Amino acid sequence: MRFTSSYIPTLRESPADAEVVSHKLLLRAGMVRQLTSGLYCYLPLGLKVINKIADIVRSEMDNAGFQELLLPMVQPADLWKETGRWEHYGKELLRFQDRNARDYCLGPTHEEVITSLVRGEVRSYRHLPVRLYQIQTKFRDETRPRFGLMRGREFIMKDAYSFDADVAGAEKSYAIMKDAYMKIFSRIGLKFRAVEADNGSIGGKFSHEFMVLADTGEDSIVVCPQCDYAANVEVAQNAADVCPCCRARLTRTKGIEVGHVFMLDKKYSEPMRAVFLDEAGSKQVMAMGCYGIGVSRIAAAALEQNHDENGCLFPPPIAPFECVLLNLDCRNMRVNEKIEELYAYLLKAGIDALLDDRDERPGAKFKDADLLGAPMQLTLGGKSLERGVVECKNRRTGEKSEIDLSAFGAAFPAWAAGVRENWGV
RNA sequence: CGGAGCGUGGCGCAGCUUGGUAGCGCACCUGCUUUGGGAGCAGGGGGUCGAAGGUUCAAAUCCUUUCGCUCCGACCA
Repeated sequence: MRFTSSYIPTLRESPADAEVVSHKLLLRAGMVRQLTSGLYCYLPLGLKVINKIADIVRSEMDNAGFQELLLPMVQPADLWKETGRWEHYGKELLRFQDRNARDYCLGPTHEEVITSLVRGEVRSYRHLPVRLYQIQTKFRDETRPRFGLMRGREFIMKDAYSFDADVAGAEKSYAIMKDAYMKIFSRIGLKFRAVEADNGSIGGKFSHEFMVLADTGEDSIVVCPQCDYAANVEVAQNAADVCPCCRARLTRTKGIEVGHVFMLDKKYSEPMRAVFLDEAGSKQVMAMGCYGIGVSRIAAAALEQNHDENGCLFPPPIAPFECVLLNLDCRNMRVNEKIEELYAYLLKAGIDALLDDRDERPGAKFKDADLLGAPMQLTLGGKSLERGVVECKNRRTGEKSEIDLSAFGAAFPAWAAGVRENWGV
């Protein structure tokens, strides 16, 4: 993309109503704008980040054998009455009526809808397991929306559901999904932990949360330094000090919940009569699991974990651009020509690059490039062109180097690989 | 829902205590000069101070009500 033909309204100062760093940076970098409390507009760059996250989630869901579908976000009250949640879910469920005075709600989650779909189609154990997911906007009328994208009322979520013939099958689905989650957060490039968690109002037998580690996280977790054990403090009060697995001393840290997997068993399938005939021809209730990822929250969590005083530090897989190309001398035709060559090279090499072709002073361009947080920065101006080099900066480490223009094609891939290596992706 | 704070050009803020019809920085427009870490000079446009009501000769400023936003708490798959 070219800066001059893009809608990237960067801000020099943070709006006063932004408190947390991810919110400030998302606003300043021109990625989101607040419409009202808990509701945000995703601007082109913010949407790019969201889409990159969603693409990674989607590819790992597909790899795990789940199929994408899309359910309505408006849901009839009748379904929620079947499970009793119409009465129990509370005010977070935004309810309203249509012109015929029938009750509906805006979907905060979709167990009822997916169960009603599947129970109408699946008759035999031969059709199980059924594993489905969607990526969609959810609405929860939070008591106190806050921290920008971290806790909005409307947010983008990936929700997956599995239906198996028995609990053993459901546990297998659960394990597959948990494994897919590990891959997703690794691919995105975040430091995270899977922790044992409380089931909350979704219910079910057991669950794990996926926590992005950040000092500003709302959740407290305990982690074992020696084994894989980690838990939300909500479920670890008794074992506050020692690991139940290896008896090592647990350490406490903060996390942001970006994913949650639940073993639901028959919590929804039983009251909603999601049944099938087993091999013996007798009626059985399906065993379910449900699995959520907060796609839009990941964008915020990534920044809570990765930023510095100059702006965003996006992991390469989800950065709005992998590379920003700074033309420091837009009125120098030779610089323009050369930088177009570099830009064309990057695009051909599959690098998502932003060419800053604005007729701005160098300082403004450096500031914006740092703010946007693309992991790689390439700078060309009259001075560097005369010396026959392009300057390269690793945004995260601040490390600067130069590549000979004559050997750019040969040297760039190695430098780019080094930058990605810094992120472990 | 309980507690606290805030609402003044696009953004950040001052003015309010001690009423006299609005100011600064950034951004924006024009011109000239500049051009390697948010340029300089000159000129210019834009707000009636969240809204409603009240007190007063006169309200951004005082009083009442109301709406909105933020933070702390409670709540949160």
